[in-house]
Amino acid sequence: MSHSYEHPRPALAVDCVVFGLDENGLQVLLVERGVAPFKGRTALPGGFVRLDETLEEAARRELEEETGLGAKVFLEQLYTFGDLHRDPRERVVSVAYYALVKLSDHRVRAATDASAAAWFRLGDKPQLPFDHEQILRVAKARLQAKVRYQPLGFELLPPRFTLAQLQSLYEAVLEKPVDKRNFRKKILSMELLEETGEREEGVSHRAARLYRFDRKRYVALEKAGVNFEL
Amino acid sequence: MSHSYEHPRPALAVDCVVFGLDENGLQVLLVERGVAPFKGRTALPGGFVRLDETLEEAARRELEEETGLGAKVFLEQLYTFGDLHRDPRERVVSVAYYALVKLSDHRVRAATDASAAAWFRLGDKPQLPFDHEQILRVAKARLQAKVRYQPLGFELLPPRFTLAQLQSLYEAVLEKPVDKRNFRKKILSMELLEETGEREEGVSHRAARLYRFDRKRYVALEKAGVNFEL
DNA sequence: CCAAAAGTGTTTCCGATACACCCATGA
DNA sequence: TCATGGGTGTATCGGAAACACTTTTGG
Repeated sequence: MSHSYEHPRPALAVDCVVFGLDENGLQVLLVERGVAPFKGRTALPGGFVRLDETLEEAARRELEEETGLGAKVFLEQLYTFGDLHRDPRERVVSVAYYALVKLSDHRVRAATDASAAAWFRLGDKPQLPFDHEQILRVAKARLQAKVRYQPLGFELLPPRFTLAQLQSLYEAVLEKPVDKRNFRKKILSMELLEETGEREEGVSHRAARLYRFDRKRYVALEKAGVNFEL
Repeated sequence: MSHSYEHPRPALAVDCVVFGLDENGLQVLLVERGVAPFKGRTALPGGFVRLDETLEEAARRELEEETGLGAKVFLEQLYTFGDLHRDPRERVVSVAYYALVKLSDHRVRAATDASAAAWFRLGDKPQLPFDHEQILRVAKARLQAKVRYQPLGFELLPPRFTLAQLQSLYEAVLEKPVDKRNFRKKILSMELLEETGEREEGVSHRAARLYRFDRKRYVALEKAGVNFEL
């Protein structure tokens, strides 16, 4: 079926930069393209926006289809890329989103071939087609800026985590070491963490306390205009 | 002439939020719509994106056409709005930009009827159609956030300005008073201002020194990663 | 000489940073 | 008992904020 319009219009797509974290640091989720152009190449997940869905819905749908990621991941609009020749087929404008997920929940590496999605370390990924390198750069910059004044970090960790895990998350994102005592002081003083009373298990040394992110309190503090600068 | 595509696609537009400043505080530039829908209503300037122009080019073209604003105003992408029914005609996705201009250079109020553009105080404007109220809210929030860590203020002032003018600009944007001595200390310590040696003229009291924004130095400092937090 | 705005320093306070040792646990 | 990471407090520094009077100029 064909659709016609009085004036020509660009195609509209969404692309997603999904960040995750594990022991090896910050990772990004990429998929193998199943269709031309760049068929077989590794790229950001994304696709065209349908008429009956908002931009964010389109981004979530593509994530679900291409990577199996659930509907409740943290997702935020990043920037809209509209250079004339960013897509070799025709004029395509892409609204980019970035997402943060707990990598432990989403071990898609060696995924079902249906999805063909895999995690890559930032320093260790293939060259990306289209303008996806640029999109990824912008996303990383945004993540680094944002983590300073919003406790996004919690989106990247499992529901219960140790302070050491949280600290290495910050170190991975900011790409620099952080003082342990100062970090703990600061993060605990925000009163966003709730002690679960539980301990880490299966380690051959003193077991760390497990914390949980207090989302209710976060929402309350945010409304009150509190600053979460690291 | 008609254009057809295999899949239906949303129309793609740009909208601009143009901020300006004068003695009465922060103002926004609005136009009277010449076409349906909402013909005759006051709204943000904007229009559809053509195939042979980037998003920013489209925004500048619309600004030029509807308000006569030159090509060199400060313009930055704000956010992309894609709710399903934001336009009553059909699905339209709009990439919003915001601009800062020296209002003194652009006295378009009581403009040529060709443009029908006028400045409005933020507290004193008609209700806007589409989702333009939302766009304006987002733009204001962005401006307030941005002015804290980027000396955007200079875009809003004439080429030579007094420190008092600059201070009232900050006060207008942040909507709160600022201490004169601390402000001067801070802003001068950034070394972004160059004294012109000239004085204000025609005032019936001590004449203030005129300063100029040192753009070269700004670019250099920005590259070096310097912080401009107010 | 009066009105109006320009211009100018110091003190206080708080949060950021730097820094090193003891503790608990399992192997 | 040793190896491993968990957990803790204090002193210093620097920037933010609070604060009021003198100077200049034109009317």
